[in-house]
Amino acid sequence: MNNYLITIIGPTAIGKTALSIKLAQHFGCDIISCDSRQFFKEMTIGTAVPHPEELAAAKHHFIQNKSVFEAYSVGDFETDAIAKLEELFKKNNVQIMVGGSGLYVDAVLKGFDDFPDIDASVREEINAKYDALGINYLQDSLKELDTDYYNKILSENPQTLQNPQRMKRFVEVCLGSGKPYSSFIGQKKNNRNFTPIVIGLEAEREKMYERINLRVDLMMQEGLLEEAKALYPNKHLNALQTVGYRELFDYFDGRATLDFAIEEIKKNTRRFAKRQITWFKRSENAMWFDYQTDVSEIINFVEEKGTRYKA
RNA sequence: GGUGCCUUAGCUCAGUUGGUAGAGCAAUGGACUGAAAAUCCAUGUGUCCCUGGUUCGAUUCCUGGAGGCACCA
Repeated sequence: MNNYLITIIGPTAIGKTALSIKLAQHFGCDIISCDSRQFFKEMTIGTAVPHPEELAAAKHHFIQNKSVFEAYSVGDFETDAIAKLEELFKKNNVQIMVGGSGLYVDAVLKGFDDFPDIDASVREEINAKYDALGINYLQDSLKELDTDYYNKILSENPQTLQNPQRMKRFVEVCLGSGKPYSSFIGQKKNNRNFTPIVIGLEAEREKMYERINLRVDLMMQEGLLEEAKALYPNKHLNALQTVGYRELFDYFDGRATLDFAIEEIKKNTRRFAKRQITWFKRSENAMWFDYQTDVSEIINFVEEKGTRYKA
């Protein structure tokens, strides 16, 4: 029996949650959340976690199951999500994954290579040197530790050489493992025991922005300010480098008025949505639907596609 | 009603001693295998308010008009 993972992708505030619940009810299955911020139990309003009624309407996984104080990476998520899917597919050969975090979607659908665990002290040292020496330190290090990969980046994606976050990761792996970063790439074979059926939701840009602006206003009404205030003492945490919180932290710091902060949240959410679209656009085999498409049409698509694979 | 100033990119404005123009922000496109709601890269043609005149040539100077702002009545 073939397993199918209905995967719903699309920019923020487009209606993925609502669609996933309708589909889960129709197929009688669970929902795997693939949202890098909805993992955290301390964040509710600003991450647009499904409401209690929505959570009651279908069994969700990976929603607010972690704390912002825990370290949780894409790699961890890949492992956890695959284990959970194994379990769920025993009950039903159709399951649903929904989320706006492209990297995390890819981790589940495509799988990442295995990297060794790197001691946190390695990253700390790299951070210190980067702060002192700048991007040149990272570029020089990579060039020395993994010349092949450095040259590959130089010819294919030179902009990455300017990206401290990515460069830190490359150097970290090299230093921490004693082997070039590129030696870990392309090692693993992706043998998933399910077939993805990828459904993208889209809307006209103007409509999308309208929905985003509305949602931000709604979040403020629901008490985002208070939620952010409670997290303010921990604003340095990785999980809190998040649209909707950072801008309010600036307000608490006295570096912005509240009105300005709210406008910034809207703007940064729009930019985030743009980045999501850029990422998802390249998804192979994704079927795109207008956000207002009737669920029955999407169900038909899924069932037709499932039958085809069975044959 | 009078006088003065203003009208240039979606917004705020700069500029062209007359040779059709450029900043910031916004916006747009892209990259991205363990920080990813993160991080990084790239992108500026617009009736220079309208009309007539001077000129080889006007967004720039001059005439008239429209709109805005300020002050005086």
